[in-house]
Amino acid sequence: MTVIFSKKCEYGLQAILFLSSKTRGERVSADEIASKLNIPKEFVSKILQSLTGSNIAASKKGKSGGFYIAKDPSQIKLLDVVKAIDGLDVFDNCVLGFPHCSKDNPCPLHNKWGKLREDAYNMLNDETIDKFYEKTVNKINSL
Amino acid sequence: MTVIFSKKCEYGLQAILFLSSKTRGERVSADEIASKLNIPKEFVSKILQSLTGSNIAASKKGKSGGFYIAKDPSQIKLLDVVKAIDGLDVFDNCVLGFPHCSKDNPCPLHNKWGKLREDAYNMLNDETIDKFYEKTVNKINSL
DNA sequence: CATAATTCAGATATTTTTGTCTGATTAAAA
DNA sequence: TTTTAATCAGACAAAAATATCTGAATTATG
Repeated sequence: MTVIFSKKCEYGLQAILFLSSKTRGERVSADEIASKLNIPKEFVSKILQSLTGSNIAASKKGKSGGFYIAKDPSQIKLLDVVKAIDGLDVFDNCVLGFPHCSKDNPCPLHNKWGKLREDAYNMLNDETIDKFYEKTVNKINSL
Repeated sequence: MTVIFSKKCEYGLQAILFLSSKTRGERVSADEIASKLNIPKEFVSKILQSLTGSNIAASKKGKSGGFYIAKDPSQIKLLDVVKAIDGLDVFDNCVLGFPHCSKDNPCPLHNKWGKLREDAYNMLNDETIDKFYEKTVNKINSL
């Protein structure tokens, strides 16, 4: 099986998009997030905890506490979330797993793959989560 | 960590490219492949064994046996190797891990990602391993 | 024919990723 | 002030991916 993002990252992106569909500052419990998205509660809770460290999510403890988006959705790029969870290794490491793959010592796929990878990077870097508001609401409602 | 291909697939692609740089039918032992590519011998051996089932690699037992390419390199697509090892899930599954993601019930990234994914698929589907002969030889020599 | 070098099958081991549990702390609300 | 509902920290568990081992079967070559 091959994968673009780890489960952690998939869940993190799902959760952040979900939170961004709420009104600013509204606290959502890990319980609600987990049951709406159908993902393990403790797991998504851990992920969001870690995202508070990157100033993407924020949280409030105690009764009627929960998670929320740390800043305006227009300030959060998809890439920020990916970077915080999975890091940028996919965009740096050789697609064939060769060590020291670089422009000067390229693997056979270096150039062809480089172009595709760059497109993916640019997309994640250009898109902020506010751009997905409507699509997110639609998707969440369909779950 | 995120990844495009599994280690298995990376090693499989490396090994197949390596074999394709040899003269047709030349048998190469798992030992040589492993030491040239710096990857675990038993592991690459297993992978190549599995690729004999897909008619991509072939093998000969016994002294001066080894592995070789099962057919002309111009007949082997990169995608064949990926398909045989990792399957095509990356190209089918939702990038955000949402279930039932489809044109009719798309996830927020469905369209943007779909385009990139399609490009990657087409590249792997268009490129046959003979096209990489020279680059492969260069890379192997640099290891 | 004996030996050496190989693939091959299947079991086992290790590491990483994914997921769960427990109890402590916090804070709103009854 | 007590209860209730939440995050949080850290340990633990399970599953998947990666890697290794052992011995059997095969086959070229001395």
